[in-house]
Amino acid sequence: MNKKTDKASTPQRILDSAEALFAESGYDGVSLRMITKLAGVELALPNYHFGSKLGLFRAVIQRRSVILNNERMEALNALSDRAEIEDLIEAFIGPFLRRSLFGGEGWRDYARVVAQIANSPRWTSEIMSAEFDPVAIEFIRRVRVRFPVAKTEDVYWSFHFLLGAMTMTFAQTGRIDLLSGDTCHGSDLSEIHLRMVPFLSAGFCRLCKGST
Amino acid sequence: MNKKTDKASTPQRILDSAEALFAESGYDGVSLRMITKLAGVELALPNYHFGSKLGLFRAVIQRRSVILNNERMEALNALSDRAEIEDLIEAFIGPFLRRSLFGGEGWRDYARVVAQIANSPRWTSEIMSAEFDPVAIEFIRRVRVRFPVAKTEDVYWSFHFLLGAMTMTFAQTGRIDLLSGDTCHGSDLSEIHLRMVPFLSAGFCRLCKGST
DNA sequence: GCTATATTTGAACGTGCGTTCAAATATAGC
DNA sequence: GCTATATTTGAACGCACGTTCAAATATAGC
Repeated sequence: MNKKTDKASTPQRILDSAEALFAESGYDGVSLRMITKLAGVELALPNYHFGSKLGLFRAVIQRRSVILNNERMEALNALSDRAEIEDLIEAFIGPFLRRSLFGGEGWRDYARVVAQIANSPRWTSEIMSAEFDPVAIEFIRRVRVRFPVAKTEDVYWSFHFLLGAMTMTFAQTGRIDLLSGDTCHGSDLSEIHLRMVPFLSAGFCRLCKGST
Repeated sequence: MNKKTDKASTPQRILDSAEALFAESGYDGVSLRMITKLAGVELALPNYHFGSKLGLFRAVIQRRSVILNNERMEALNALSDRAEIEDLIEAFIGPFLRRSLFGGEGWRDYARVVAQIANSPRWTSEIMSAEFDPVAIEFIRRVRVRFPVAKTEDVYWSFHFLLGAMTMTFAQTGRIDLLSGDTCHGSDLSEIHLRMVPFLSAGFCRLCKGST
């Protein structure tokens, strides 16, 4: 479809540039002029392909949320009902972890956009819940299979803590690098994986094992 | 100092309005015209009192970070060196928890601003590290007293997970209310306190107790 | 190769942005 | 009560914003 020398179609180039800029400065911190200049396309094209700036923002989110949700669902479905909490958490955060740390700049920027909208009341229902709640509900259902006596609220709150820890970590803000004087590195996959799954698993166990 | 019928001085009113609007839409999503209209003051006054829009933003953060840091430091200093991890976590998150959920709209809005800047690479070093790292370092020091054999990286990463869970939770985005179908409530202090301290404590224990 | 559709171009629209400034007014020290 | 300083006013600056549109160009179906 593309001309032979083009690396990507116009909509793709716009999405890539928008993603990179939204990751750095958020929805309102980026203009269509910045995006089109970075993408090397005319100013009017985002509105032609995505309807509006908001439509472009939504398209940036959805492009990868579809991939992410599929991978998470597959990973959850691959587990038996007897799966340990470590496996469930791994199935939920693993795909995002690997993508955001190994999937190139696009996925890293995507994780930064997700972290920003996940922490803003403005985008919570409109984007976060709409895009990510179905898989979250399935994850929670599986946790309740693993911990049948857990109180409903304990499971939801555990998931919420997981969500906060995960989104901030994958956003790679540089905070831990600064705070630790470069002892820890927010871009090191094994550093994170080795610690996030045990940390969160322990939290789920403490809260959901049934000690009222 | 104020005229008798005035509820607050001009700088205070500007800070309050800015805080409320920044909480909803972030730094770039708010204009000085919106802020001054809400505050009922002239457009030029934020620049007179705070130098620039960025200066106002910084002032919004610092006004309450000073209070927060003092309360956290006092709570940490009130603990003996034998304090359990639950006590250390309580000392760190307790002041913010009570303020953001019981301190009125101002503190709730402040928690939302903090969540947004804590999850954006743009503000990490400039604001987050500058404002909050000193107390974080003291907290981490105390955790290492409690877990002398813990690896340095494990303590930093545990703190990072705590940070992500805490900032998102206190921001009260409404996500958990939506996801749980109003079973859980992001504005319920006891709901949160009862669960966040045990969840995070279990994570710290698992990671920092020394099982290499 | 012609035609119908899809895409790109380049310019313009009205609006709102952060900041600045001189003039007007209020406040505090003596 | 006068004077020096602090604060407020109201208007303007140049610039960038998201969106729109008719014209130009490229693409695909037959």
